[in-house]
Amino acid sequence: MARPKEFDPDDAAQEAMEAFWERGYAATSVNDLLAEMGLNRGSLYGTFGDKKQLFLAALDRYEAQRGDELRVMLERPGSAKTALVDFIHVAADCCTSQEGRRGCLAGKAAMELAPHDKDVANWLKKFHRRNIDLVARTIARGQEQGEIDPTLDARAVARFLLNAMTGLRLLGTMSPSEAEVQDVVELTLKVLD
Amino acid sequence: MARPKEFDPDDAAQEAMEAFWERGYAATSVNDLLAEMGLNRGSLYGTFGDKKQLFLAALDRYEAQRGDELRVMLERPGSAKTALVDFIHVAADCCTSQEGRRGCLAGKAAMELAPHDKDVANWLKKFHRRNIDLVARTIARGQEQGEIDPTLDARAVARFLLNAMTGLRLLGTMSPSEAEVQDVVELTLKVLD
DNA sequence: TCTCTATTTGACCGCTTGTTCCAGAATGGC
DNA sequence: GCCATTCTGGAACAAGCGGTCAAATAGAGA
Repeated sequence: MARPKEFDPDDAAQEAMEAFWERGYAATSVNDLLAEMGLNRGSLYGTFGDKKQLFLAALDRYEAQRGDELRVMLERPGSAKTALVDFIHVAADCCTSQEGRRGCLAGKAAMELAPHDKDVANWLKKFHRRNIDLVARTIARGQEQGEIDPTLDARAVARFLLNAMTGLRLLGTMSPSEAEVQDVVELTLKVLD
Repeated sequence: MARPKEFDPDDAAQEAMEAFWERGYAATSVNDLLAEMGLNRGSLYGTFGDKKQLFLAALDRYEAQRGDELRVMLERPGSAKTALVDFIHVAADCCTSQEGRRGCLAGKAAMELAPHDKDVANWLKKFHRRNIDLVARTIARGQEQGEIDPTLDARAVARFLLNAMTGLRLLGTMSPSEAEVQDVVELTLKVLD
C-alpha cells in the first residue's frame, strides 16, 4: 500500500451522477465535474479513467439506487397490486415536483447517447431488462394472490407499465399540471383491473 | 434589394433539423451544422442569428412536419378509431426501424434542454398542447361515430395515448424487439375498446 | 452601366474542451 | 527512518468551441 485517497470514490461518483443528471453528458464539462465532486484533475482521471467511464460509473450508481427503491417498493410483503399502484403514483408525484423536472438519468442517456454509443446502449438494455423483470415478477405475484387477471401476460403488462412510466418521466420535464398527470395515471392503471 | 441568397433557408433549416435530431443540441457543433447545411459561417449567422435560434428554427420545422403527418393521418375521412389505431402502429413501426433509433427530436429537446432553457420549455408546451388537441379531437369524433366509449374523457385519453407514444419513441432508441413493442401497443390500444 | 446593398468567404478571436504530465506530498511496509 | 508507491495540485497542451468581422462579390434598381 501507499498513500491512501483523500476522498471517497463512491461519494465522488454520486456527485458526478447528480451533475450528469442535472445537465446531461455533453453539457457537463470536466471542470463542472471537478467542482461538484470536489477534487482535482489528477484524482478524477486516476480514479475513473476518463469522462465516458465516469459517466458509466454514474449510470451504475443510478441503477443501484433506482433498483433499491424499486425493490423496496415492489417486493415488500402484502398486496402486489397495491405496490404496483403506489409505484406508479410515486412516479407521478415525482413528475409534478420540482425535482421531477430533471427527468430520468437513464432516459436522458438513452436520448442523448444510446444511438451513437454502444457502451451506453448496452448498459441501457441491461437496465431496462432488470426493471422489466422486477415489475413482471410483482405482477405475477399479484396474479397468484388473485388480485390481477391471471390471463394477462405478466411480462407484457410490465412492459406496458414501464413504458407509461418512461412517458411520465419525460412529461415531468415539461412541468405538467397535476390533472394531466392524473389522467395518464388513471388510464394506465386500468390495465390492472 | 441587393444580392439574393444562394441557398434556400428552408432547406438549410431542414438539414439543421436532421443534424440536431441525429446528435442532439450540445453534441452538434456549428462546424457540423455548416457542413451538413452546405453553407459558411457568415450565411448561417446572418440568416439564423446563433446556434440556439437555429435550433428553435429546427424545432419549428420539426413541428410543421410532424403536425402535417399527424393531421393527414388523423383527420382523414372515415373511421376515427381506425385512424388512431394506425397512428399508434406507425409509431410502433418507426420504433423498431433503424430510423427510429434516433428517437424524437422534441423528446430529445425535452430531456436535454427543457429543464434549463425557458425558450425550449415554452416551445415544448405549445407542441405538446397542439398534439393533445389534435388527438383529442379525433377521439371525440370517434365517440360521435359511436366507435369509442362516449363516457371516456377525450382529452384524458389523448394524454394517455401520447404518453404511451412518448415512451415508445424512447424505447426505440434501445432497439427493442418487435414482440416488446407489440406488447406495449396492444395494451395501450385497449383503452379504445 | 453604374451604384447600392446584401451575401459570401474565410481568416481570426478569446475561451473552453478533454486529457496528459510531473514535481511534490503523504502514506504503509520493511 | 527509509523506500516504494500512490495521490495531489496545478501547469500545460492541442484541438475545438461559438461567434465576429472586413474585404471581396454579385445581383437588382436607376
